Amino acid sequence: MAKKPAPNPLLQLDNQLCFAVYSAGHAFNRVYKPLLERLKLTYPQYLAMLVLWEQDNVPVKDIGERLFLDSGTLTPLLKRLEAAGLIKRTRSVEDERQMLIALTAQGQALREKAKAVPQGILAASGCTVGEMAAMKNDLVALRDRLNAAIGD
Amino acid sequence: MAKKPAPNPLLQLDNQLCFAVYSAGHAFNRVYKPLLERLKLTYPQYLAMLVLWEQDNVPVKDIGERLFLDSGTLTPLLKRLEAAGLIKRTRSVEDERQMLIALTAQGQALREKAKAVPQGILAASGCTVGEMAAMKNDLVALRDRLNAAIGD
DNA sequence: CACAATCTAATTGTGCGCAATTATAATGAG
DNA sequence: CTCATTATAATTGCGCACAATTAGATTGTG
Repeated sequence: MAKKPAPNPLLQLDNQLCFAVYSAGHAFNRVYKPLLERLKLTYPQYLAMLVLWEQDNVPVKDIGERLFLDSGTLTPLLKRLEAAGLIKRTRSVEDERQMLIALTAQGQALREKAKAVPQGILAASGCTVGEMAAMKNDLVALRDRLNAAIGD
Repeated sequence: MAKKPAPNPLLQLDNQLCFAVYSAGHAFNRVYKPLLERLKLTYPQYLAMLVLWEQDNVPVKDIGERLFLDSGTLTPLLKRLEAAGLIKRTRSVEDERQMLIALTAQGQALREKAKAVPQGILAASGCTVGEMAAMKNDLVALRDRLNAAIGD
């Protein structure tokens, strides 16, 4: 006869902020997928392109710091973007440890197509721009506190 | 001479709610990792255990509906939990298509150890319980709207 | 200069996460 | 009852995500 454990509110799935973040992330991904299919990009690839559209010709490290991803994730991802003809990877002349990532003409041109994406997301989210901004700010503050807590 | 593209606020990484969710999810994962190492669980495995601690002896489908994951993700994950001795997978007698997942004594016992986890997260988040609950509710509402938007 | 310490990517191995397919079981219409 | 339809998991293949390691370049110190 297994004793029913005392319910612990903190251990309940639906009380956990982290699961809300986790599952909302997956939901976003599923909404993005059909929109990004037209660009032939996955969501992490789209993020890398967003970084490059803001600043071109940057080392892998900078992209990683911006996206909170390491080279183990970025190296193969960027190789796929290169294979798709969207970027060019060249080793820096000043510091040969660095691999510089630059957009090709095709990569720059893709930005025009990408402009349609955020609208689609906004519509699916059912939020106003203000609500989205508020949630974003809360989440960024949370993320920064969590990242700060790691090196304890 | 590459023309500098007009900055498009909606395409900027730091304006995107989705990236905030994505990066906050990764930050949570990094905070969870050392806490879950003591339980020898990954975060998705921990989620599956949370479901089972709430309701034992359920089909894979139910776990999937609860976590928004499919059998392609859950089957190997559950096999690893079985190999670790935390659960038992048995085919249902009433409906042989279903695989029923039940906790072992060891799996039930792990719940005691897991009770320490949420406190660690709460501390790292730097939020009050009320702030966490508010964000959670906003995110769950967003997630549900996103999921509802998929079948359009 | 020599040489240790540091920095940057790449590589390797494990575990998700999901689309597409397959296999088997249950259900329903005629 | 028969056969198509539906339901449930498992399997396969691809792309992240990250820890740990490796390789090579750079920097700092004596």
